[in-house]
Amino acid sequence: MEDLTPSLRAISGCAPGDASAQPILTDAQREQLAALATRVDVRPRVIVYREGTPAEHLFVIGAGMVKTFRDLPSGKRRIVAFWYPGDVFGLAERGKYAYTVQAITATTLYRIPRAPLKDALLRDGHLQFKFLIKVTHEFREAQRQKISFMRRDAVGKVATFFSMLEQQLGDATVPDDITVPMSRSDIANFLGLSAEAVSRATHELIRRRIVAIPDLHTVRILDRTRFALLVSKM
Amino acid sequence: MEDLTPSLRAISGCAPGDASAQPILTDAQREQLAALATRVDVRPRVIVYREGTPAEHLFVIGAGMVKTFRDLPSGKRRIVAFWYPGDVFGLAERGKYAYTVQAITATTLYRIPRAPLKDALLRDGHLQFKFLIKVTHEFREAQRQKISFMRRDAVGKVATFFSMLEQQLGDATVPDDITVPMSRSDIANFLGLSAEAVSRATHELIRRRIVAIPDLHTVRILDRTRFALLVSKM
DNA sequence: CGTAGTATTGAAACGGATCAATATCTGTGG
DNA sequence: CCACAGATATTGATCCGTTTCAATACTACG
Repeated sequence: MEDLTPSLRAISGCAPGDASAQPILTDAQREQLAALATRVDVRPRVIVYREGTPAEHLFVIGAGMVKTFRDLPSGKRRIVAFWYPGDVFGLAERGKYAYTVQAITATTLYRIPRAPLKDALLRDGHLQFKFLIKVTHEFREAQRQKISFMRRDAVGKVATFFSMLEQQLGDATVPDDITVPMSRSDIANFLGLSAEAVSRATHELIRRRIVAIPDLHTVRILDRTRFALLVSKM
Repeated sequence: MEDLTPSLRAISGCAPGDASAQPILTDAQREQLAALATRVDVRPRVIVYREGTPAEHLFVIGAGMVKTFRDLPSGKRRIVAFWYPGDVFGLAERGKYAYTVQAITATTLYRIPRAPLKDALLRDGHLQFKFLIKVTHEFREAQRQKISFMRRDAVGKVATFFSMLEQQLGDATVPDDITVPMSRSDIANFLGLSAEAVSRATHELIRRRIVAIPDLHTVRILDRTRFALLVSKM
């Protein structure tokens, strides 16, 4: 079993300064999880699992990015979340996966079978507490997104989306350059806008000289003041 | 310390049939929590805590209903969630409460200080697991609402809202009668609509003979088939 | 029973959805 | 490395539904 250190490091996912949490796993905890986990590498666009399949595993992202979505009867697709390195996904609803998960980029996953994980969590209260903190964190993030993206204006939504990406992919190589791995239609399906509206909103940000788009998957922030203003003004 | 049985019974909050969870607390666990909790009764419109206040307690709802919200710089109010009997709220962000919580009806709360609770959870892995399940459940519900209310049509949103209320307040005295404790503007702030749009959408449901509104706080479903169709069609 | 807050109703305007056409990208094979 | 084809993204024009503003009706609480 390879070393899970880099991928499981962030499992508790707490913001710095959160007094109630120890940010990283102890060596012993990491070993415990490593003994249960299987590393899986997937290429872009590979389906990790489908909605309705028996939920046998929990997944931790080591590297890359996946999207969680559901296709509606109307044919529309709703993207519920994008998951980044350190995130945990695979939560079940009545024993089945609630959404379909698909890789966006090349992704490394650590797959942990649920039953042995549950035993380990019951055995080690401190390890379980890390998971409790992590799920709490993801819950808060879901609520935060719910209110952030309740705003109606497309330009504000798209700006907020870019801002969110910048925060979550904190490891920016170039400051002010945000990597946008997902497609425009993914963004649209996540924000509840049409693809055309995302395109026009992006164009509007460029027209106002707030951002530049060197290529489709990079957003460069030109005017951070007005960018932040746009994100907060709602 | 009074008996917390009725209020803590539902703490794991799992849907029936969820194989991964025991739905209720054991007697011993209930006693453990009861020893930590203080019962608090609040009248309608009382603020339980304000956003930004040090988060010292976790709350379990015994009876009644509260709302969780944040007021935006623009003066608009975003309601993030309504909480029902058995729900747990009071999650912290960097040691502070993330939202303001206010009672809608007369409400009974069980207030549990965080530090002793954490000790109890670390001591009893099974008790902690109940909380892990509960937070997981609330996380899933937040995600589900995110996609449910991403739809644009006001009529569908309002119908879905009523449907959600019916499910959560399952203890209907009269079948097909849904109690709607919150105000119309609360509904608007929750759904991301204007109060006028909620009013018009409700009127449209009445006009189509799908529901009747005997009084402002009661919705009677007249045509369950078309009601369900409206909720699912998105 | 009165009054302040809440809810409804009407008219106008804005903004995003939709449909249709064009442009651009991506990844595959030569 | 380049060319090609299918998918993805952009752009334009029109339509529809929600927002907004303003006025009126209703509730609920003291």
